[in-house]
Amino acid sequence: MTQTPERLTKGERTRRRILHTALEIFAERGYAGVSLREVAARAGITHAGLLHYFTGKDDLLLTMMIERDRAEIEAIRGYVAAGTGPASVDEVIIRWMIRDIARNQSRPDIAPLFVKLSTEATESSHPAYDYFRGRYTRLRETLARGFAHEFAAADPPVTGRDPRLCAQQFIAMADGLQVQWLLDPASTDMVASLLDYLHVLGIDAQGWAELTVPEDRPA
Amino acid sequence: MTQTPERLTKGERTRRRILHTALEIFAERGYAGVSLREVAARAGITHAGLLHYFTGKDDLLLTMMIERDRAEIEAIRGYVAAGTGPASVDEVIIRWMIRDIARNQSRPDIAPLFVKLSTEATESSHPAYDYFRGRYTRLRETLARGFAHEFAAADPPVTGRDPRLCAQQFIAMADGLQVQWLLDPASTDMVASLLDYLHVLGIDAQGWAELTVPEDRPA
DNA sequence: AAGAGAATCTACCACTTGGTAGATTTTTCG
DNA sequence: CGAAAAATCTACCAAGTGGTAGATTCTCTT
Repeated sequence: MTQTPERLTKGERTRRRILHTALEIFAERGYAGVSLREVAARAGITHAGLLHYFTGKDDLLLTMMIERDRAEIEAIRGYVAAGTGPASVDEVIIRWMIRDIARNQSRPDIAPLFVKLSTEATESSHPAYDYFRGRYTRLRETLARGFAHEFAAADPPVTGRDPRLCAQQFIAMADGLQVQWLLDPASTDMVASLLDYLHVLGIDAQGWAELTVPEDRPA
Repeated sequence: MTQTPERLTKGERTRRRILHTALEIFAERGYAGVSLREVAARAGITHAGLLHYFTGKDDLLLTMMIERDRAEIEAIRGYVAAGTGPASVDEVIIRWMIRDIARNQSRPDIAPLFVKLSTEATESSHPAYDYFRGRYTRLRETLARGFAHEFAAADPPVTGRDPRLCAQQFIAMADGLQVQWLLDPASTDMVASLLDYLHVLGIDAQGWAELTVPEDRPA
């Protein structure tokens, strides 16, 4: 099933299973509302067993986030590489986010993860506080470059708009839509809303949500 | 200190103090991460004492939310009444939200309350799940009427935009900005972002964030 | 096959949680 | 004032929490 052959040590397999389970449960019910025993149980292990791999609950959360980041970056790189001709992450980042959200909307998997945790991590004592500050800063910067690119590439090129402001608004809208969608899926078409926003900005984003891209191999 | 004379029964005073404290703490750290003993302690009471007023933690949360809603509606009504000439809630709702966010940005009070709790309440087993579904539905409807009004009143009237879609986007953006702002206040000017969004839509919202309005009496 | 090391478990800890029972103090009001 | 009613407390409960110690079982490599 997995691409990695069975030649992983048992410990490593368990470790990954735990991380995957943690992702799932944290996405469902946040961090504070989840117990280690619960994660452990769903991973088919004892909570003491889990703590053999992670020094504590905080460690589990942070490791999971960082691992998840790594996978995300890898996926984007793959998406870039799969495109026609040379391109940079900045040039595809907006398309990629739209596509990602489209995918999550049809298969609500880890979609809620980031919204839920980032909101919770808003308190400076939260273990993921620093992580999320960094993540949002990076995301804003990347997306700002993405908007700068799209503005320049638009058919009538867009002038007079601040890419950084747009990046912030776009991220905010994506997060906020997620909440409304989770509460009441019928009320919200996240992709349509975001595409409409891009349209207002003067960016033609028709078809950006298409999922049929060669690199759609199992990962 | 309070406008209500001391002729409140002691119980009623305590009850209100508990609700106020709960608001504060839930805004700080969400629902799951807060214990009744903590709320009680900050309200200067025992947790058993608190449970004399509310049947349980859920009841405390819901009662608090509903009470808070009541106060909000009252405040908007006051804002409408303070305006020049007859007006409706629909006609001022967007101004009011901008103004409300501006106020919260300078005095971060209960600002995080709704974002934090609504995200948490996203799970259907959460006690406030139904409440938030209803709240967002109502908010979207009111705001959609607000946008319809603004579009018609704009100097070149705005055509071709769906007020409901804009309402959804606006709410989403407001929520999402809140998260970014809480994580890193320097990174985000919530009011500027929202005004910019309105500007893109063709609505001139200069000065909507002004706080100097006659009805700014203590409430 | 066997021994070393990794993986996992059982059993415990001290502490916190939401909630209850009932005694006791405080308010309220005739 | 004084008694009824309301408010509040102490003391408890069972269940759950994150985390630790140490025994035991399993895996892997030689």
